[in-house]
Amino acid sequence: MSIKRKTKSLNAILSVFEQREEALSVVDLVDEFKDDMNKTTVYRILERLENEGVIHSFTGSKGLMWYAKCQTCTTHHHHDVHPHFECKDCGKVECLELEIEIPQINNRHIDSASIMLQGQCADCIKK
Amino acid sequence: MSIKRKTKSLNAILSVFEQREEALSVVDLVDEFKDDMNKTTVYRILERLENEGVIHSFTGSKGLMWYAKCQTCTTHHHHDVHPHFECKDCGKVECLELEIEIPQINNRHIDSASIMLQGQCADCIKK
DNA sequence: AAATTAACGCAACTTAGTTGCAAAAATAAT
DNA sequence: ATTATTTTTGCAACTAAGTTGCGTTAATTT
Repeated sequence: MSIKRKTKSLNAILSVFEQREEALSVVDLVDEFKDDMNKTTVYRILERLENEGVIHSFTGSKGLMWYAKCQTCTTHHHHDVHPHFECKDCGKVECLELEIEIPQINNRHIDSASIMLQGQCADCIKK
Repeated sequence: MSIKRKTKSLNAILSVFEQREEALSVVDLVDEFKDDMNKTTVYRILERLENEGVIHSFTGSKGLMWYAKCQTCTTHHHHDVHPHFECKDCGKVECLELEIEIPQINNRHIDSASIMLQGQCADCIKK
């Protein structure tokens, strides 16, 4: 399934991702647009945008769904497995443009990785 | 909260972890013991065992809770951030006794990491 | 054996995410 | 420009994971 029509709901969500660098949890997005659109719509628009390669999803530390704008993931496949960072203080989640070496181990065949780093962001260290 | 009494429910769950090396999702454990104990009991026993440093929890790729026996995590704090591995074919999840180098980046202060590797396990490669 | 305390069961609840279907809106066709 | 077609949306209902409160049971302690 791909994007056939650029509706105003889709553009509203899209502009949120364009305006900020951080990742967004679906829960926060549903809340942010609760007066403008149904939560089902939010879920479906995010799904479409991911299929188009505009954003990518990942699972946060508490098991919630998060989405972030794609920078390096140019194709529809998002096979760049970049790590994500979560600030323990302010809750902000960001993509890290960083290659983490994933060693091949034992007899296994590892083809992807979800890496979630936790700590303090630059802003919260100062405080 | 710690373990005050070693009841038969607790011993039943404990023996599952002792008998196998793989991690277990809470969902699977609740199902496995559905005739023997309430799901609330399963959740609470797992919580107690984690506080005692017997097992440790992590979030799986689909956002579910998983638990595994502690090998290297000797204290109550589990600060060894070893990666976990999930087989895409058979669904098995395992701890990897492997140190992954987490680089300090930018101005951030990274103190922990959740690393989930995906691929094929040794058994599933053979098939 | 009685009292204390920890563990358990149950039911009800919360929250995230999904599904089916009818209505609305956007695009295409006549 | 109306009509027909297709996509998108809203709504309500649902599933599934995990939590909470409270009364009861069971294990220790005295």
